[in-house]
Amino acid sequence: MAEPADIAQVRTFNRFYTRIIGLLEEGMHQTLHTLSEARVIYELDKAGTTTSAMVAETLGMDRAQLSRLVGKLVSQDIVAVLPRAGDKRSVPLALTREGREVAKHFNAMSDAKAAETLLDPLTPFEQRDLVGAMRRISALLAEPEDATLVLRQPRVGEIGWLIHRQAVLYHLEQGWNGEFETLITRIYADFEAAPSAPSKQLWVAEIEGEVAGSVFVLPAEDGEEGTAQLRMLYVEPMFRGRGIGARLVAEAITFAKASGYKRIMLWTQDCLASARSIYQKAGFVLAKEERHHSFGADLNGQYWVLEL
Amino acid sequence: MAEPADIAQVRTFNRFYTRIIGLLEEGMHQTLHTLSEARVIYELDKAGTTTSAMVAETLGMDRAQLSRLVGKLVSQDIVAVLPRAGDKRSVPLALTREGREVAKHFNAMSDAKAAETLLDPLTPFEQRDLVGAMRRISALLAEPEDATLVLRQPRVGEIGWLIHRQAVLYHLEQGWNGEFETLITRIYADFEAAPSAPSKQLWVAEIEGEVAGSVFVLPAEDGEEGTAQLRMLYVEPMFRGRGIGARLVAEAITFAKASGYKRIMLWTQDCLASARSIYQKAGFVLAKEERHHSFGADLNGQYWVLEL
DNA sequence: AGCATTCAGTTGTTAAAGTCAACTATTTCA
DNA sequence: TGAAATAGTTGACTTTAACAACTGAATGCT
Repeated sequence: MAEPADIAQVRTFNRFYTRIIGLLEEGMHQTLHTLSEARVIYELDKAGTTTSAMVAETLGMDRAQLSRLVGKLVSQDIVAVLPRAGDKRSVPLALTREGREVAKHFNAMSDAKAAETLLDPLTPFEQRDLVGAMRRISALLAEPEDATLVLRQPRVGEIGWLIHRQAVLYHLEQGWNGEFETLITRIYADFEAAPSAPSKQLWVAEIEGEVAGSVFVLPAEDGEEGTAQLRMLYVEPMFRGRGIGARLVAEAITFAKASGYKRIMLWTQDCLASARSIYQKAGFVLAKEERHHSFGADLNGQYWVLEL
Repeated sequence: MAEPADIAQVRTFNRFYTRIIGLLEEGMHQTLHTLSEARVIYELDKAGTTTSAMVAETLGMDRAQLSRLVGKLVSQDIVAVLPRAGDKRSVPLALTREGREVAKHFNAMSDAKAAETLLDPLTPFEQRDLVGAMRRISALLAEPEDATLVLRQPRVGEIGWLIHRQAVLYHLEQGWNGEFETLITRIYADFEAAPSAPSKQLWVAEIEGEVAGSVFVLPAEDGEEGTAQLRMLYVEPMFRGRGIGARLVAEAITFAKASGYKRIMLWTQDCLASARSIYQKAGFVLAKEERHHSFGADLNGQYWVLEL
């Protein structure tokens, strides 16, 4: 079981946020509809056409209660019962034109309430923080859905973010100490300082607005002319198993080829198994191994090379 | 009003978390008490002795309803009505011994439920992420309470975190571009690389487990012998106005003196008004000003010095 | 093909929670 | 000192929640 301190923090947050949600809901009492009605209307508006069972599922509502509620909304001409199609047990539901008007009104009210209660009192920096934290919680707790992956240039703040994430991750997963963070801080600083020719490039993999991974390519420090080095391949644990690492490596290889490099090399540790398998699949060949003691651990450093 | 995209994200999160809370509450149906009863019992357990009004306030509950609920709990010998003291309108409430047993039982159940539903499915790294995000949301939205400030050495990951935070903050507040992040990445890398004598030190200010600010001292790059440089003074916007900056600077000055430095200097930009006032109050004197174009902005760089 | 099982939805019943207004006893504050 | 605010109670009523029982349709299994 998880750490007691973490559990306590989670429960404190749950109580806190229960209250926040309660406060937001208080603002909706001026309307003609009840809260559950509003929720159902919102769901129908979002889904277009659904069934009662679907709404009950997503809202965590009792089917019996929902049945009566829908009946009420139908009698108010807000929800229309469509002719049964396909599975004749279920009844497709949709909003009427009037229902869509009501939904629009609700949304406007909810937006205003959420904005004035939660966002407006904060500075833009804090707003960004808040939204970021919410997105993170959703990403951690929700079922992963296949969202689109984008590879792009880093935005302001993301170098620091990558240093932070990797330092913490390898600290927890591999037990590496602050030396590792010191090293990668220097590596990123050197990347930024490197001249723009011969070519270098850093990619950030983004999923749903979150940084999902990263890698960069630059001329190898002490290699022969025409050797590129792949460095700092990183995939967020949350987003692993979706081929992000492979995508990043493929993009880097393509770039290295297009930039006229003759080969591409990289340094890694053999304890990083998933990274190694990505390199192998991309065609890299193990060139050299070297034991060393770094980051507070005994490691087996590996040099991999791919002739382009 | 806030950004529509942010509002949408906040509302999505609210719906999502409403569902999460609902799921957690479902687990409590096996007990003899209802959910509201459990909540009231929890509050009384936490507070020791309170009044009905306080509980109603923190739980966002109707006073009428609470009155009846308390009556029920009293008749079940779970809550005791203490003799009125002081303000005779209000009635002090407390749990009986039996009530405390019930509370203990509830807490154990809630802990287990929260752990298995939210934390246990995650890796330790993700758990840390989740708890961090929750703490952040609470800190942003809750009323700031005076929590204790701790100055300590940085932990693994915090160098990257500081780079990230400052890069984003000054990007949003001052419009500085990626050049700034590049610069401070190097500055932190250089701090780590600097030899341990003459003395250097980095402090992180921590409030409630959150990084609230930071600063470091190291030998001045190009100064005369005996000159220390104060760098990267930073206070989280969320925690501003609590004297954290002054505490950090004071600590740094004390350290510089104790380490035998003769003077301490720093470089800053005049657009950073709150930092400047901290330096002035600490006794720093403006030594030189210099216009320059950096980070995509026209700046007025200032050198401040304090003779120790 | 036949039969048990599962699923979507409805209806009935009962308990709990939420809303509102009116009322008493104190306390506060101008 | 007197009006206004506060803490708590009580009554009346609505809405939500939780279960069980039931119908009709689809699914699975042998």
